[in-house]
Amino acid sequence: MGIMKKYLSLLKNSKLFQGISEDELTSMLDCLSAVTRSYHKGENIFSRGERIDSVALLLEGCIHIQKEDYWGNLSILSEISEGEIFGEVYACLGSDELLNNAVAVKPSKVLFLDVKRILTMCPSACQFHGRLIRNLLTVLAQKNKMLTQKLEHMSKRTTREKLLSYLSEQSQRAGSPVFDIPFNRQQLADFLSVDRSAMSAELCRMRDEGILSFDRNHFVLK
Amino acid sequence: MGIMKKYLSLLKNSKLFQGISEDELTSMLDCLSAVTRSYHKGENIFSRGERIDSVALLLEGCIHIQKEDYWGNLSILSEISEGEIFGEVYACLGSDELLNNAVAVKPSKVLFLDVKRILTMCPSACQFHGRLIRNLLTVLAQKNKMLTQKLEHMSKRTTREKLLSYLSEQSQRAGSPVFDIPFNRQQLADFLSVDRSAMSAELCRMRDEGILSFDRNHFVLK
DNA sequence: CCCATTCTGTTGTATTTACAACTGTTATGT
DNA sequence: ACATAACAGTTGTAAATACAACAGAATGGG
Repeated sequence: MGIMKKYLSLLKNSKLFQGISEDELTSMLDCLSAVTRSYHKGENIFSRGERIDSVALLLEGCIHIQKEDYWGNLSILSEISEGEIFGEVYACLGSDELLNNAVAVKPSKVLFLDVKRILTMCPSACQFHGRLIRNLLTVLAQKNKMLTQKLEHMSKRTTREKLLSYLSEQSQRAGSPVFDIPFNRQQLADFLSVDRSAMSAELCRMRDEGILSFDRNHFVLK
Repeated sequence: MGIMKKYLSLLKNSKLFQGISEDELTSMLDCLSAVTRSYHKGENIFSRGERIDSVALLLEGCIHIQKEDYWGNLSILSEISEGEIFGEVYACLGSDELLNNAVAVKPSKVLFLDVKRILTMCPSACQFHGRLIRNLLTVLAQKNKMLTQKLEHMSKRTTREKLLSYLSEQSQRAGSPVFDIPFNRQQLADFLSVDRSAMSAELCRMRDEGILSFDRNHFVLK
C-alpha cells in the first residue's frame, strides 16, 4: 500500500474521506480491500450494462460519464475530476445494470473500494465508519442536486437558454463572472445535447450582443 | 401518535422503513420528532429558495416536484406517490436552497422527519438506526438513477425520440407493453420539456404508423 | 519546421419545433 | 341535467434546430 502514500492528502481532502484522520484512513484502505488500476486515454473504467460492487475514486486524470446511442450520438452526463468518486450509485444498488460508460479522457489512475465493506463492516470497531457512511450519503445528495441542475439546463427549449443556464451556474459556482469550463465546444454540445455548430453560432451571436465574451474555454459573463 | 396507526402498513412497506419492525417503527417516529400536515390541491409543501431540515414522506395524495420560470413555463422534475419520500436531498445538505417546489396535485397528507436525528441519533441504542441510514442511502441512489434516466430522455433531440425513450422505460418498469402513465398530456409535455400540441400530434403520427396505441394515459407499445 | 490532426467558426438548407387559435370530447360540481 | 372547466387533438405559420460541408486557427508529434 506504499503507492497510496502519494495520494494520502488527496484522499484526506476528498468528500468521501472528509473528517477522517490520516491514521484511520490508511487502516481503512486495507479494510475496504482497496485496489488501484491505471487507464490510458479512451479506455473504459466501467461499461454500460455491467454490474459493479465497488465505488471508484479518481486519484489522477479525468473521467467522463457518458453514453453513445445507436447512431453514434454522444451524450455526456458528467465530468469526474481528481478526488471525486463515481459508480457509487450502482455499487449501492448492487443488482442494477450501469446506464452509462465511465471513460478516461486523460491517462488516469483509479482506486476501487468495496462498497459492501463500507456499508456493513465492523459497526463498532471502526470509530470513523459512521462518518464514512454519512460522507457517502452527502456525496449522493450532492450528485443528486447536480443532476437536478443539469436537468434544469436541459429543460430549456432553445440553445441560447441552455447555454445561459449552464454558464450562469458555472459562474455562480466559481463565485465570479470570469471562469473556465471543463469542456471544449464538442464536449459542451454533447453535454447540453445540442448541435455543436449551432451552439458555436449561438455563442458568437451572444458575444456580438455583448452578453458575454470568451476565448476557448475561458468565459466572462456581463 | 394515534393518527399514525392508519399508516403503519404504508410506512412498514416504504423504502425508507423497509426491514424495520412495527414496534421499532412506532418508537422511532417519536424519536424522529415526526409531525404530519395536510395540504389541499395546489398548495406548496416546499418552495424554491427555502432551506429545510426535514425529510418528507407522503402518506396520502400525490406530489409533483416542479419549477416555473419567468415566463410561466412549467417544468416537472418528478412525481411522488404514496409511501415515497422527498426533500431528502436538501435535508441532507442542510445549507443548500431548494431548486424546486413540491406541490400537492391532490389533497395530500405528509409526514415530516427530522433528518439530523436520522443521521446522528443514538448510534448504539437503536438497533435499527443503521438500517434506517442505509435505507436512506439506497433511496438516494435510486433517485439518482431515476434522474439519470430522465436525463437520458431529455438528451434526445426530437419529440418522437423523447417520447419513445420515456414510454420504453415505463413499459420496462411495468414489465409489459401495456401500461398506464401518471401524467396527462400537459403534464407529460411539462415533464419532457416539449410543446403539448406538438407532442400530441407526434403521438398521433406514431399511432398511425402502428408504433403504439393509446387511450388517455393508457398505452400499448408494439 | 512541417505535416496531420483537432478545434472553432461560418453558411445554407431541410427538418423540427414553438406558439397561437380553434374544435370537439370528457370530467366536475351544483 | 346543466353549465363550466379541463383535456385531447388539429392546423398554419414563424422561429429555431439539425445536418452537412467547408475554411481558418491552433495544437502536437516527428
